[in-house]
Amino acid sequence: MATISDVAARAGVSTATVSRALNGKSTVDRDLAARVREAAEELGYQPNGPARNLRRQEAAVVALIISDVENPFFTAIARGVEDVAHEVGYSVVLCNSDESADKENRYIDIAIQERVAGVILSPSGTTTSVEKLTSRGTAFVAVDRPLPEQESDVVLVDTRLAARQATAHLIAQGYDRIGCITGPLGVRTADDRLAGYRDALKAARLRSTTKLVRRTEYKAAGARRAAQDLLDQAEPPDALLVANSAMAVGVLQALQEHGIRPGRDVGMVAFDDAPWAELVDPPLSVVAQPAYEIGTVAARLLLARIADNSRPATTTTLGARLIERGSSHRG
Amino acid sequence: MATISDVAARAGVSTATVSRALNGKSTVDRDLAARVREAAEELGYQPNGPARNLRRQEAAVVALIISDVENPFFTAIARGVEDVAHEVGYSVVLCNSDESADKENRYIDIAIQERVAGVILSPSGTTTSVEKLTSRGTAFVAVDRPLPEQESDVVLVDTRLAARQATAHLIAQGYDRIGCITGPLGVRTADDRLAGYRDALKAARLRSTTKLVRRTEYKAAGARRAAQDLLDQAEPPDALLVANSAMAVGVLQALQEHGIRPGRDVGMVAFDDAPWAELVDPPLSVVAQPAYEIGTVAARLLLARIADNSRPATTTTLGARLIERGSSHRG
DNA sequence: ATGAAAGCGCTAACAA
DNA sequence: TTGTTAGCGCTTTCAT
Repeated sequence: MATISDVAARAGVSTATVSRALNGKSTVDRDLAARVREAAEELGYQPNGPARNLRRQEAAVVALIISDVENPFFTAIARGVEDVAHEVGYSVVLCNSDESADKENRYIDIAIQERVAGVILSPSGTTTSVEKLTSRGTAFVAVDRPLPEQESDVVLVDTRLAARQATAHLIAQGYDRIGCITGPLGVRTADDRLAGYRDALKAARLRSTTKLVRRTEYKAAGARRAAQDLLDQAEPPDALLVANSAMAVGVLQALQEHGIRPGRDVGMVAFDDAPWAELVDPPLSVVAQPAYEIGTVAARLLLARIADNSRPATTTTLGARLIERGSSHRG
Repeated sequence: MATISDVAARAGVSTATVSRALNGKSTVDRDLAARVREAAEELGYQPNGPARNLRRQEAAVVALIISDVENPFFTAIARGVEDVAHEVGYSVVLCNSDESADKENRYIDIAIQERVAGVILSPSGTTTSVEKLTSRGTAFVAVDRPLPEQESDVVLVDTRLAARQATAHLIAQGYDRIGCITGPLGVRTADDRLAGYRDALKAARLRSTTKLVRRTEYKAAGARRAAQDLLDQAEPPDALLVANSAMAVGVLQALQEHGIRPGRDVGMVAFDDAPWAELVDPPLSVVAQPAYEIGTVAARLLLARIADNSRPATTTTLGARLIERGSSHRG
């Protein structure tokens, strides 16, 4: 494979000039630069990334470690990150931690080893492995969930408030035994959504009981079992707040099996506006999170931090939007 | 950041021994190896990837370039690839080409520059940039779509046959003005699904007319317009074959707007078994593709080719499964 | 079994 | 403006 020396030889210049020309340094003669580019073209020259990164001590790459590639919320974030990063010449590599602290840890190690310029991460719980990044001075931004005791830039959605509003909406529609199906204990979004749900019950002076709350993985299968479990109780809920769209699938399956019609029989609001939410019968009321924007904001913060890692940590909180559809109306 | 020399100094050995110990070479004394590992641990040593890759002339990374991160079909492939690659110590980086030949080309360049061990790609059309990979001897496997004139390993679904069977099923259910909404010209899966659709019409001696065929991006918005267009004709179709699940969303929206009920009014089968397919009313009949398996097979082929790039190119064709639900039955 | 030393390909001081 | 050269951190001969 052609190296910079081959290009230099062909263009009749030194390797330094080739490097300068190909990296667009202004200190190189126009004609010479053209000759270099031509030689590179002819040889099909592709710079050796590892050599460059070794020398530069950094790769123009940002790693985006998300907890579920199959969750549209996270892939939308990925698009936001990509769009911003590409604008300024950074590549994005996507890593799927699969809600596993192990895999997350592994990818963080890889990011460090490959000397990426920065990392954007949706932390899968109470992981401490992020310290490695900060202690090494790798630029880092958390999205969707804050880190327990870490001081870092973080981009969040005010998910507690959103959960409260969604629950209040259900109450306003006349439901009064509202249940909540949320994610695992310790996952901040799951805890916040539960807290917001309780805020709303309290504000409406409805009694909050653990009998109406279920926690499970952020997956369809777990949510389905949780919903079945709730519905099989002596006093089942008459409405449900569901913490993400994968779970919503499971809950809707359970309702179907029980012959229960959303809205009329059991009110329902779920987080995340999936493309299919309007297609089910009745259409699903949702809390739409600004996922793409989370990605763009996080990417911009990361770029700023790559430029200056001493800047103070910031927290950006974006709002969510309740979209009322049929599943939260009795009519 | 600690280097191999720091570890060597601390363990009181040479850098060569550290390298050997940390890479599990058997030629190193057990006690010494332990001492080295301890020293590395204490220093929080993380090997410098670029240096290693520069020296080795290859990174233990495979690049997976897919045409749409938001499409569950491709993310399922990604999981398959990951699971196999991780087993043997390779990392997977996911790149989103977004159905753009430009971005695809860019990611291929990056993969070459970073000297990844291999590339798995769902080619976005008639791109020639793949030649770069083969001419440089980078291991390469195509998934979902074959390359025009490239001889390479490829993992496909017999999508033409599947389209034919799906269409035949619609015919068997009594539909006789069947339309087809498929992807862009030149995208092989789009062409194949159209061809299979025509095969079935021909076999049933139904006349095939371009008035019932629409081509658009593999996205919801385009499919929605296409469906509206088809339905607004003087002689609208009484059934539709739809080429992927994103498109199915658009088509269902269009049907909703026209007040048309799937199944009873217009039969419908779509490719890809999305999680929500059973939740719409009536449930959506689909062609389920073995996406995860495509990923595992492709990864295994890639690993074999990394080990021996002179092996003959193979084509693996997997079958798809028609799942009949309410949307393709008049009842 | 271990160490010394070369060199992977590039960029950036420094010199000219 | 251009060239010379050192050196990034690692692996791997080659010697011992």
